[in-house]
Amino acid sequence: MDSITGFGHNRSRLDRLLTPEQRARLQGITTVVCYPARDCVIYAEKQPADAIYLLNRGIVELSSVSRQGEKQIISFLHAGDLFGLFERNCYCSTTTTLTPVEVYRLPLEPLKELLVADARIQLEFLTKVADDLRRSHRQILVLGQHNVQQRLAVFLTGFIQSDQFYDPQAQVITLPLRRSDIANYLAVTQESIVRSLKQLEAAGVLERQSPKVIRIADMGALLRLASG
Amino acid sequence: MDSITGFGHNRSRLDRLLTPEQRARLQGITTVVCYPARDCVIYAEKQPADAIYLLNRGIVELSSVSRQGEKQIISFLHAGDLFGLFERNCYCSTTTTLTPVEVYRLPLEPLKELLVADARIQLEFLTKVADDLRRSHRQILVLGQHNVQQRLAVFLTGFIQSDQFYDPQAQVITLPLRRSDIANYLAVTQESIVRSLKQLEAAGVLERQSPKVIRIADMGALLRLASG
DNA sequence: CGGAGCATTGAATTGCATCAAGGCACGTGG
DNA sequence: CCACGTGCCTTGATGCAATTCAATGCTCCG
Repeated sequence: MDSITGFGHNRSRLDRLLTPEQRARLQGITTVVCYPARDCVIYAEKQPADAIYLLNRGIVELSSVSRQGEKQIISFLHAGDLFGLFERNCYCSTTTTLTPVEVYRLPLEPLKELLVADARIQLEFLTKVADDLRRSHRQILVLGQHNVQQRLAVFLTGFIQSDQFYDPQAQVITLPLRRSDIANYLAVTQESIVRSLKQLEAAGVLERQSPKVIRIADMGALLRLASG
Repeated sequence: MDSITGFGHNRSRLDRLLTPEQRARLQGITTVVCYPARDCVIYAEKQPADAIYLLNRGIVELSSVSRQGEKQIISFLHAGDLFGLFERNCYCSTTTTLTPVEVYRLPLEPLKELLVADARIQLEFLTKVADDLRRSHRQILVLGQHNVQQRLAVFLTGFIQSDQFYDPQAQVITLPLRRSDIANYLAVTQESIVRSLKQLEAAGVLERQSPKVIRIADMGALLRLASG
Protein backbone atom coordinates (compact mmCIF):
# COMPACT_ATOMS: atom_id res chain seq x y z
CA MET A 1 0.00 0.00 0.00
CA ASP A 2 2.90 2.25 0.77
CA SER A 3 5.10 0.95 -1.95
CA ILE A 4 5.88 2.83 -5.10
CA THR A 5 7.41 0.07 -7.10
CA GLY A 6 4.64 -2.26 -6.20
CA PHE A 7 7.06 -4.83 -4.86
CA GLY A 8 6.44 -3.86 -1.29
CA HIS A 9 2.88 -4.68 -0.55
CA ASN A 10 1.21 -8.00 -1.02
CA ARG A 11 -2.07 -6.84 -2.43
CA SER A 12 -5.28 -8.74 -1.92
CA ARG A 13 -6.31 -11.26 -4.44
CA LEU A 14 -9.62 -10.82 -6.13
CA ASP A 15 -11.24 -13.48 -4.02
CA ARG A 16 -10.76 -11.50 -0.82
CA LEU A 17 -12.17 -8.27 -2.15
CA LEU A 18 -15.75 -9.10 -2.96
CA THR A 19 -18.68 -10.98 -1.54
CA PRO A 20 -19.31 -14.43 -3.01
CA GLU A 21 -22.29 -13.08 -4.92
CA GLN A 22 -20.30 -10.22 -6.44
CA ARG A 23 -17.50 -12.57 -7.30
CA ALA A 24 -19.98 -14.76 -9.12
CA ARG A 25 -21.29 -11.82 -11.13
CA LEU A 26 -17.78 -10.80 -12.05
CA GLN A 27 -16.88 -14.33 -12.99
CA GLY A 28 -19.82 -14.38 -15.32
CA ILE A 29 -18.00 -12.06 -17.69
CA THR A 30 -14.46 -13.21 -16.89
CA THR A 31 -12.07 -15.32 -18.91
CA VAL A 32 -9.01 -16.67 -17.15
CA VAL A 33 -5.87 -16.30 -19.23
CA CYS A 34 -2.50 -17.80 -18.36
CA TYR A 35 0.95 -16.86 -19.57
CA PRO A 36 3.48 -19.57 -18.78
CA ALA A 37 6.73 -17.61 -18.94
CA ARG A 38 8.33 -14.22 -18.71
CA ASP A 39 8.40 -11.78 -21.66
CA CYS A 40 4.90 -12.61 -22.87
CA VAL A 41 3.04 -9.55 -24.14
CA ILE A 42 -0.50 -9.39 -22.77
CA TYR A 43 -1.34 -6.43 -24.95
CA ALA A 44 0.71 -3.86 -26.82
CA GLU A 45 0.53 -0.09 -27.01
CA LYS A 46 -1.80 1.24 -29.72
CA GLN A 47 -3.50 -2.09 -30.16
CA PRO A 48 -7.32 -1.84 -30.09
CA ALA A 49 -8.61 -2.20 -26.54
CA ASP A 50 -11.35 -4.68 -25.90
CA ALA A 51 -10.82 -5.66 -22.29
CA ILE A 52 -9.51 -4.68 -18.89
CA TYR A 53 -7.37 -7.11 -16.95
CA LEU A 54 -7.13 -8.01 -13.31
CA LEU A 55 -3.92 -9.71 -12.27
CA ASN A 56 -4.40 -12.80 -10.16
CA ARG A 57 -0.92 -14.30 -10.00
CA GLY A 58 2.55 -13.20 -11.05
CA ILE A 59 4.22 -9.91 -11.89
CA VAL A 60 3.54 -7.74 -14.90
CA GLU A 61 5.48 -4.77 -16.24
CA LEU A 62 3.68 -1.75 -17.68
CA SER A 63 5.86 0.11 -20.15
CA SER A 64 5.98 2.41 -23.11
CA VAL A 65 8.65 2.88 -25.74
CA SER A 66 9.63 6.37 -26.87
CA ARG A 67 10.23 7.19 -30.50
CA GLN A 68 13.99 6.85 -29.98
CA GLY A 69 13.48 3.30 -28.87
CA GLU A 70 14.03 3.89 -25.16
CA LYS A 71 11.80 1.83 -22.93
CA GLN A 72 10.26 3.48 -19.89
CA ILE A 73 8.77 1.15 -17.33
CA ILE A 74 5.80 2.97 -15.87
CA SER A 75 5.03 0.54 -13.08
CA PHE A 76 5.14 -3.02 -11.89
CA LEU A 77 1.86 -4.79 -11.24
CA HIS A 78 1.03 -7.50 -8.74
CA ALA A 79 -1.86 -9.72 -7.77
CA GLY A 80 -4.96 -7.58 -7.32
CA ASP A 81 -3.85 -4.84 -9.70
CA LEU A 82 -5.99 -3.67 -12.58
CA PHE A 83 -4.55 -2.79 -15.96
CA GLY A 84 -5.69 -2.03 -19.47
CA LEU A 85 -5.86 1.76 -19.57
CA PHE A 86 -6.85 2.94 -23.04
CA GLU A 87 -7.60 6.11 -24.97
CA ARG A 88 -9.70 6.38 -28.13
CA ASN A 89 -10.12 2.64 -27.89
CA CYS A 90 -6.41 1.84 -28.01
CA TYR A 91 -4.20 0.74 -25.16
CA CYS A 92 -1.81 3.41 -23.89
CA SER A 93 1.05 1.15 -22.91
CA THR A 94 2.44 -2.34 -23.28
CA THR A 95 2.15 -5.00 -20.60
CA THR A 96 4.69 -7.77 -20.42
CA THR A 97 4.95 -10.67 -18.00
CA LEU A 98 7.98 -10.83 -15.71
CA THR A 99 7.01 -14.21 -14.28
CA PRO A 100 4.40 -16.82 -15.15
CA VAL A 101 1.10 -14.98 -14.87
CA GLU A 102 -2.61 -15.61 -14.51
CA VAL A 103 -5.02 -12.81 -15.35
CA TYR A 104 -8.77 -12.31 -15.38
CA ARG A 105 -9.82 -10.82 -18.67
CA LEU A 106 -12.86 -8.54 -18.40
CA PRO A 107 -14.33 -7.57 -21.78
CA LEU A 108 -15.22 -3.89 -21.86
CA GLU A 109 -18.89 -3.87 -22.73
CA PRO A 110 -20.09 -6.47 -20.24
CA LEU A 111 -17.80 -4.93 -17.64
CA LYS A 112 -19.31 -1.53 -18.11
CA GLU A 113 -22.78 -2.97 -17.73
CA LEU A 114 -21.73 -4.75 -14.58
CA LEU A 115 -20.18 -1.62 -13.09
CA VAL A 116 -23.35 0.34 -13.71
CA ALA A 117 -25.43 -2.47 -12.30
CA ASP A 118 -23.36 -2.98 -9.16
CA ALA A 119 -22.01 0.16 -7.56
CA ARG A 120 -20.14 -1.81 -4.87
CA ILE A 121 -18.05 -3.64 -7.40
CA GLN A 122 -17.48 -0.37 -9.21
CA LEU A 123 -16.24 1.18 -5.96
CA GLU A 124 -13.57 -1.52 -5.77
CA PHE A 125 -12.44 -0.54 -9.25
CA LEU A 126 -12.52 3.16 -8.40
CA THR A 127 -10.38 2.53 -5.33
CA LYS A 128 -7.84 0.58 -7.32
CA VAL A 129 -7.56 3.23 -9.99
CA ALA A 130 -7.15 5.92 -7.34
CA ASP A 131 -4.37 3.86 -5.74
CA ASP A 132 -2.64 3.65 -9.11
CA LEU A 133 -2.97 7.39 -9.50
CA ARG A 134 -1.35 7.92 -6.12
CA ARG A 135 1.54 5.68 -7.08
CA SER A 136 1.97 7.49 -10.38
CA HIS A 137 2.11 10.83 -8.61
CA ARG A 138 4.85 9.49 -6.36
CA GLN A 139 6.79 8.25 -9.33
CA ILE A 140 6.55 11.72 -10.85
CA LEU A 141 8.09 13.11 -7.69
CA VAL A 142 10.86 10.54 -7.77
CA LEU A 143 11.70 11.18 -11.42
CA GLY A 144 11.42 14.92 -10.97
CA GLN A 145 13.29 15.46 -7.74
CA HIS A 146 15.63 12.60 -6.95
CA ASN A 147 19.14 11.88 -8.15
CA VAL A 148 20.22 8.38 -9.07
CA GLN A 149 21.17 7.34 -5.54
CA GLN A 150 17.89 8.57 -4.15
CA ARG A 151 15.89 6.88 -6.88
CA LEU A 152 17.66 3.64 -6.17
CA ALA A 153 17.01 4.04 -2.45
CA VAL A 154 13.31 4.61 -3.14
CA PHE A 155 13.27 1.55 -5.35
CA LEU A 156 14.95 -0.63 -2.74
CA THR A 157 12.78 0.56 0.12
CA GLY A 158 9.82 -0.51 -1.98
CA PHE A 159 10.82 -4.08 -1.20
CA ILE A 160 11.08 -3.96 2.56
CA GLN A 161 7.44 -4.78 3.13
CA SER A 162 7.44 -7.68 0.75
CA ASP A 163 7.23 -11.24 2.01
CA GLN A 164 8.31 -12.55 -1.32
CA PHE A 165 11.47 -10.55 -1.95
CA TYR A 166 12.62 -9.40 1.47
CA ASP A 167 13.90 -11.42 4.39
CA PRO A 168 13.48 -9.20 7.47
CA GLN A 169 15.65 -11.52 9.58
CA ALA A 170 18.71 -11.19 7.38
CA GLN A 171 17.64 -7.78 6.00
CA VAL A 172 18.22 -9.16 2.54
CA ILE A 173 16.43 -8.18 -0.65
CA THR A 174 16.39 -10.61 -3.57
CA LEU A 175 15.80 -8.54 -6.66
CA PRO A 176 13.47 -10.09 -9.23
CA LEU A 177 14.84 -7.75 -11.91
CA ARG A 178 17.92 -7.17 -13.99
CA ARG A 179 19.94 -3.97 -13.74
CA SER A 180 18.54 -2.83 -17.06
CA ASP A 181 14.96 -3.22 -15.81
CA ILE A 182 15.70 -1.14 -12.74
CA ALA A 183 17.33 1.43 -15.01
CA ASN A 184 14.32 1.58 -17.32
CA TYR A 185 12.05 2.02 -14.35
CA LEU A 186 14.11 4.77 -12.71
CA ALA A 187 14.85 6.48 -16.03
CA VAL A 188 18.61 6.26 -15.75
CA THR A 189 21.20 4.03 -17.41
CA GLN A 190 22.14 0.60 -16.27
CA GLU A 191 25.69 1.81 -15.60
CA SER A 192 24.39 4.54 -13.32
CA ILE A 193 22.52 1.94 -11.33
CA VAL A 194 25.70 -0.08 -10.89
CA ARG A 195 27.71 2.98 -9.93
CA SER A 196 25.15 4.05 -7.37
CA LEU A 197 25.02 0.58 -5.89
CA LYS A 198 28.77 0.74 -5.54
CA GLN A 199 28.61 4.14 -3.85
CA LEU A 200 25.94 2.95 -1.45
CA GLU A 201 28.06 -0.08 -0.66
CA ALA A 202 31.12 2.10 -0.08
CA ALA A 203 29.04 4.31 2.21
CA GLY A 204 28.06 1.27 4.26
CA VAL A 205 24.39 1.51 3.38
CA LEU A 206 24.19 -1.89 1.74
CA GLU A 207 26.20 -4.92 0.75
CA ARG A 208 25.99 -6.76 -2.56
CA GLN A 209 26.06 -10.46 -1.74
CA SER A 210 25.52 -11.34 -5.37
CA PRO A 211 24.18 -9.18 -8.20
CA LYS A 212 20.58 -9.83 -7.24
CA VAL A 213 20.98 -10.33 -3.51
CA ILE A 214 21.46 -7.19 -1.48
CA ARG A 215 21.76 -6.89 2.27
CA ILE A 216 20.63 -3.62 3.81
CA ALA A 217 23.37 -2.66 6.26
CA ASP A 218 21.98 0.71 7.33
CA MET A 219 18.24 0.88 6.97
CA GLY A 220 18.04 4.36 8.46
CA ALA A 221 20.41 5.79 5.90
CA LEU A 222 18.51 4.09 3.09
CA LEU A 223 15.20 5.50 4.28
CA ARG A 224 16.72 8.93 4.68
CA LEU A 225 18.02 8.83 1.12
CA ALA A 226 14.69 7.61 -0.19
CA SER A 227 12.77 10.43 1.41
CA GLY A 228 14.93 13.01 -0.28
CA MET B 1 -8.35 15.11 -23.72
CA ASP B 2 -5.08 14.74 -25.50
CA SER B 3 -3.29 17.24 -23.39
CA ILE B 4 -0.74 16.36 -20.77
CA THR B 5 -0.47 19.70 -19.08
CA GLY B 6 -4.17 20.06 -18.93
CA PHE B 7 -4.03 23.38 -20.70
CA GLY B 8 -5.03 21.90 -24.00
CA HIS B 9 -8.50 20.59 -23.65
CA ASN B 10 -11.49 22.53 -22.43
CA ARG B 11 -13.02 19.90 -20.24
CA SER B 12 -16.74 19.72 -19.68
CA ARG B 13 -18.15 21.53 -16.74
CA LEU B 14 -20.01 19.55 -14.20
CA ASP B 15 -23.33 20.78 -15.48
CA ARG B 16 -22.86 19.12 -18.85
CA LEU B 17 -21.88 15.74 -17.47
CA LEU B 18 -24.92 14.61 -15.59
CA THR B 19 -28.67 14.49 -15.93
CA PRO B 20 -30.59 17.19 -14.05
CA GLU B 21 -31.67 14.65 -11.48
CA GLN B 22 -28.14 13.43 -10.84
CA ARG B 23 -26.92 16.99 -10.63
CA ALA B 24 -29.53 17.66 -7.98
CA ARG B 25 -28.39 14.67 -5.94
CA LEU B 26 -24.79 15.77 -6.16
CA GLN B 27 -25.71 19.31 -5.24
CA GLY B 28 -27.41 17.96 -2.15
CA ILE B 29 -24.02 17.20 -0.61
CA THR B 30 -22.06 19.99 -2.28
CA THR B 31 -20.72 23.21 -0.86
CA VAL B 32 -19.54 25.84 -3.31
CA VAL B 33 -16.23 27.39 -2.28
CA CYS B 34 -14.64 30.38 -3.97
CA TYR B 35 -11.05 31.55 -3.90
CA PRO B 36 -10.74 35.10 -5.17
CA ALA B 37 -7.06 35.23 -6.11
CA ARG B 38 -4.02 33.21 -7.10
CA ASP B 39 -1.81 31.48 -4.51
CA CYS B 40 -4.67 30.40 -2.27
CA VAL B 41 -4.12 26.96 -0.79
CA ILE B 42 -7.24 24.79 -1.08
CA TYR B 43 -5.67 22.07 1.02
CA ALA B 44 -2.12 21.19 1.96
CA GLU B 45 -0.18 17.95 1.88
CA LYS B 46 -0.51 15.81 5.03
CA GLN B 47 -3.52 17.74 6.22
CA PRO B 48 -6.44 15.45 7.25
CA ALA B 49 -8.68 14.74 4.28
CA ASP B 50 -12.39 15.28 4.68
CA ALA B 51 -13.54 16.09 1.17
CA ILE B 52 -12.97 15.66 -2.53
CA TYR B 53 -13.14 18.68 -4.80
CA LEU B 54 -14.50 19.26 -8.25
CA LEU B 55 -13.18 22.29 -10.04
CA ASN B 56 -15.84 24.45 -11.65
CA ARG B 57 -13.93 27.55 -12.68
CA GLY B 58 -10.29 28.61 -12.79
CA ILE B 59 -6.96 26.81 -12.75
CA VAL B 60 -5.44 24.88 -9.87
CA GLU B 61 -1.93 23.58 -9.41
CA LEU B 62 -1.30 20.20 -7.79
CA SER B 63 2.14 20.04 -6.23
CA SER B 64 4.34 18.45 -3.65
CA VAL B 65 7.48 19.73 -1.97
CA SER B 66 10.45 17.43 -1.49
CA ARG B 67 12.42 17.39 1.75
CA GLN B 68 15.06 19.64 0.18
CA GLY B 69 12.42 22.23 -0.44
CA GLU B 70 12.10 21.74 -4.19
CA LYS B 71 8.56 22.07 -5.49
CA GLN B 72 7.36 19.57 -8.07
CA ILE B 73 4.18 20.49 -9.87
CA ILE B 74 2.39 17.23 -10.55
CA SER B 75 -0.35 18.59 -12.76
CA PHE B 76 -2.53 21.54 -13.61
CA LEU B 77 -6.25 21.20 -13.12
CA HIS B 78 -9.10 22.81 -15.04
CA ALA B 79 -12.85 23.02 -14.91
CA GLY B 80 -14.28 19.52 -14.64
CA ASP B 81 -11.24 18.03 -12.92
CA LEU B 82 -11.45 16.17 -9.66
CA PHE B 83 -8.86 16.49 -6.93
CA GLY B 84 -8.33 15.55 -3.33
CA LEU B 85 -6.40 12.28 -3.49
CA PHE B 86 -5.53 11.08 -0.01
CA GLU B 87 -3.88 8.20 1.79
CA ARG B 88 -4.46 7.11 5.38
CA ASN B 89 -6.88 10.00 5.60
CA CYS B 90 -4.34 12.68 4.70
CA TYR B 91 -4.02 14.53 1.42
CA CYS B 92 -1.05 13.47 -0.72
CA SER B 93 -0.31 16.82 -2.28
CA THR B 94 -0.97 20.52 -2.04
CA THR B 95 -3.42 22.36 -4.29
CA THR B 96 -2.96 26.04 -4.96
CA THR B 97 -5.00 28.38 -7.09
CA LEU B 98 -3.36 29.93 -10.14
CA THR B 99 -6.36 32.13 -10.92
CA PRO B 100 -9.58 32.97 -9.11
CA VAL B 101 -11.27 29.64 -8.59
CA GLU B 102 -14.65 28.15 -7.79
CA VAL B 103 -14.81 24.57 -6.52
CA TYR B 104 -17.50 22.15 -5.45
CA ARG B 105 -16.57 20.65 -2.15
CA LEU B 106 -17.82 17.08 -1.71
CA PRO B 107 -17.50 15.75 1.86
CA LEU B 108 -16.19 12.20 1.88
CA GLU B 109 -18.85 10.27 3.74
CA PRO B 110 -21.92 11.62 1.95
CA LEU B 111 -20.03 11.33 -1.33
CA LYS B 112 -19.25 7.70 -0.73
CA GLU B 113 -22.91 7.02 0.03
CA LEU B 114 -23.92 8.81 -3.13
CA LEU B 115 -21.44 6.88 -5.26
CA VAL B 116 -22.73 3.59 -3.92
CA ALA B 117 -26.31 4.69 -4.42
CA ASP B 118 -25.84 5.98 -7.97
CA ALA B 119 -23.56 3.92 -10.16
CA ARG B 120 -23.93 6.35 -13.10
CA ILE B 121 -22.51 9.23 -11.13
CA GLN B 122 -19.78 6.96 -9.86
CA LEU B 123 -18.91 6.04 -13.42
CA GLU B 124 -18.29 9.72 -14.15
CA PHE B 125 -15.86 9.78 -11.24
CA LEU B 126 -14.19 6.57 -12.34
CA THR B 127 -13.72 7.97 -15.83
CA LYS B 128 -12.18 11.16 -14.50
CA VAL B 129 -9.75 9.31 -12.26
CA ALA B 130 -8.77 7.04 -15.15
CA ASP B 131 -8.14 10.12 -17.30
CA ASP B 132 -5.90 11.52 -14.57
CA LEU B 133 -4.03 8.25 -14.42
CA ARG B 134 -3.46 8.39 -18.16
CA ARG B 135 -2.09 11.90 -17.89
CA SER B 136 0.20 10.90 -15.04
CA HIS B 137 1.57 8.03 -17.07
CA ARG B 138 2.36 10.43 -19.88
CA GLN B 139 4.07 12.77 -17.51
CA ILE B 140 6.21 9.87 -16.29
CA LEU B 141 7.24 9.27 -19.90
CA VAL B 142 8.07 12.93 -20.39
CA LEU B 143 10.14 13.16 -17.22
CA GLY B 144 11.80 9.84 -17.89
CA GLN B 145 12.62 10.11 -21.56
CA HIS B 146 12.69 13.69 -22.77
CA ASN B 147 15.44 16.30 -22.59
CA VAL B 148 14.67 19.90 -21.71
CA GLN B 149 13.82 20.95 -25.27
CA GLN B 150 11.49 18.03 -25.73
CA ARG B 151 9.80 18.62 -22.40
CA LEU B 152 9.24 22.20 -23.31
CA ALA B 153 7.85 21.19 -26.68
CA VAL B 154 5.45 18.77 -24.99
CA PHE B 155 4.41 21.51 -22.62
CA LEU B 156 3.79 23.99 -25.40
CA THR B 157 1.88 21.56 -27.59
CA GLY B 158 -0.41 21.05 -24.62
CA PHE B 159 -1.78 24.51 -25.37
CA ILE B 160 -2.58 24.19 -29.03
CA GLN B 161 -6.09 22.86 -28.46
CA SER B 162 -6.98 25.48 -25.93
CA ASP B 163 -9.44 28.24 -26.73
CA GLN B 164 -8.32 30.20 -23.76
CA PHE B 165 -4.56 30.29 -24.26
CA TYR B 166 -4.04 29.64 -27.96
CA ASP B 167 -4.99 31.73 -30.92
CA PRO B 168 -5.01 29.37 -33.93
CA GLN B 169 -5.17 32.26 -36.38
CA ALA B 170 -1.95 33.88 -35.24
CA GLN B 171 -0.52 30.60 -33.90
CA VAL B 172 0.19 32.37 -30.66
CA ILE B 173 0.26 30.88 -27.17
CA THR B 174 -0.24 33.16 -24.18
CA LEU B 175 1.34 31.42 -21.23
CA PRO B 176 -0.59 31.68 -17.97
CA LEU B 177 2.56 30.72 -16.03
CA ARG B 178 5.90 32.08 -15.00
CA ARG B 179 9.15 30.48 -16.10
CA SER B 180 9.63 29.08 -12.63
CA ASP B 181 6.24 27.36 -12.74
CA ILE B 182 7.05 25.75 -16.06
CA ALA B 183 10.40 24.70 -14.60
CA ASN B 184 8.80 23.15 -11.52
CA TYR B 185 6.36 21.28 -13.72
CA LEU B 186 8.97 19.95 -16.13
CA ALA B 187 11.46 19.21 -13.34
CA VAL B 188 14.24 21.40 -14.70
CA THR B 189 15.58 24.80 -13.69
CA GLN B 190 14.12 28.09 -14.74
CA GLU B 191 17.36 28.92 -16.54
CA SER B 192 17.13 25.75 -18.58
CA ILE B 193 13.64 26.75 -19.68
CA VAL B 194 14.95 30.10 -20.84
CA ARG B 195 17.91 28.55 -22.64
CA SER B 196 15.70 26.02 -24.40
CA LEU B 197 13.29 28.73 -25.48
CA LYS B 198 16.24 30.56 -26.93
CA GLN B 199 17.45 27.47 -28.77
CA LEU B 200 14.00 26.82 -30.16
CA GLU B 201 13.80 30.42 -31.28
CA ALA B 202 17.22 30.20 -32.91
CA ALA B 203 16.11 27.02 -34.67
CA GLY B 204 13.09 28.84 -36.08
CA VAL B 205 10.58 26.73 -34.19
CA LEU B 206 9.07 29.62 -32.27
CA GLU B 207 9.30 33.32 -31.68
CA ARG B 208 9.10 35.08 -28.32
CA GLN B 209 6.92 38.11 -28.83
CA SER B 210 7.08 38.87 -25.14
CA PRO B 211 8.04 36.61 -22.23
CA LYS B 212 4.56 35.11 -22.00
CA VAL B 213 3.50 35.41 -25.63
CA ILE B 214 4.99 32.86 -27.96
CA ARG B 215 4.30 32.42 -31.64
CA ILE B 216 4.70 28.94 -33.05
CA ALA B 217 6.67 29.39 -36.25
CA ASP B 218 7.11 25.73 -37.17
CA MET B 219 4.36 23.61 -35.74
CA GLY B 220 5.64 20.46 -37.42
CA ALA B 221 9.03 20.80 -35.79
CA LEU B 222 7.43 21.44 -32.42
CA LEU B 223 5.24 18.38 -32.69
CA ARG B 224 8.18 16.28 -33.82
CA LEU B 225 10.19 17.39 -30.81
CA ALA B 226 7.30 16.74 -28.47
CA SER B 227 6.83 13.20 -29.67
CA GLY B 228 10.45 12.34 -28.93
C1' DC C 1 23.55 -42.34 -11.89
C1' DG C 2 25.72 -38.34 -9.89
C1' DG C 3 28.93 -35.01 -9.69
C1' DA C 4 33.32 -32.44 -11.09
C1' DG C 5 35.11 -29.73 -14.66
C1' DC C 6 34.52 -26.91 -18.71
C1' DA C 7 32.27 -24.11 -22.33
C1' DT C 8 28.90 -20.74 -23.52
C1' DT C 9 26.18 -16.86 -23.02
C1' DG C 10 24.11 -13.05 -21.12
C1' DA C 11 24.51 -9.99 -17.20
C1' DA C 12 27.17 -7.05 -14.30
C1' DT C 13 30.92 -4.08 -13.61
C1' DT C 14 34.66 -0.76 -14.52
C1' DG C 15 37.43 3.19 -16.58
C1' DC C 16 37.52 7.06 -19.21
C1' DA C 17 36.04 10.84 -22.16
C1' DT C 18 32.11 13.77 -22.96
C1' DC C 19 28.10 16.55 -22.35
C1' DA C 20 23.59 18.23 -20.98
C1' DA C 21 21.91 20.52 -17.32
C1' DG C 22 22.66 22.91 -13.05
C1' DG C 23 24.33 26.76 -9.98
C1' DC C 24 25.54 31.27 -9.33
C1' DA C 25 26.16 35.97 -10.17
C1' DC C 26 24.89 39.62 -12.60
C1' DG C 27 22.41 42.52 -16.00
C1' DT C 28 17.86 43.99 -18.03
C1' DG C 29 13.19 45.44 -18.56
C1' DG C 30 8.24 46.08 -17.88
C1' DC D 1 10.48 45.32 -7.63
C1' DC D 2 10.00 40.94 -9.54
C1' DA D 3 10.43 38.21 -13.43
C1' DC D 4 13.26 37.32 -17.34
C1' DG D 5 17.54 36.64 -19.62
C1' DT D 6 22.73 35.74 -20.09
C1' DG D 7 27.66 34.22 -19.30
C1' DC D 8 30.76 31.30 -17.09
C1' DC D 9 32.06 27.48 -14.61
C1' DT D 10 30.93 23.03 -12.35
C1' DT D 11 29.16 18.50 -12.08
C1' DG D 12 26.26 14.47 -12.16
C1' DA D 13 25.06 11.39 -15.39
C1' DT D 14 25.88 9.30 -19.86
C1' DG D 15 27.99 6.60 -23.79
C1' DC D 16 31.13 3.45 -25.18
C1' DA D 17 34.32 -0.18 -24.94
C1' DA D 18 36.58 -3.47 -22.42
C1' DT D 19 36.61 -6.82 -18.68
C1' DT D 20 34.83 -9.75 -15.07
C1' DC D 21 31.30 -12.52 -13.24
C1' DA D 22 27.54 -15.88 -12.81
C1' DA D 23 24.26 -19.06 -14.24
C1' DT D 24 23.27 -22.78 -17.20
C1' DG D 25 24.01 -26.65 -19.84
C1' DC D 26 27.15 -30.14 -21.44
C1' DT D 27 30.61 -33.71 -21.34
C1' DC D 28 33.15 -36.96 -19.33
C1' DC D 29 34.61 -39.86 -15.70
C1' DG D 30 34.26 -42.44 -11.30
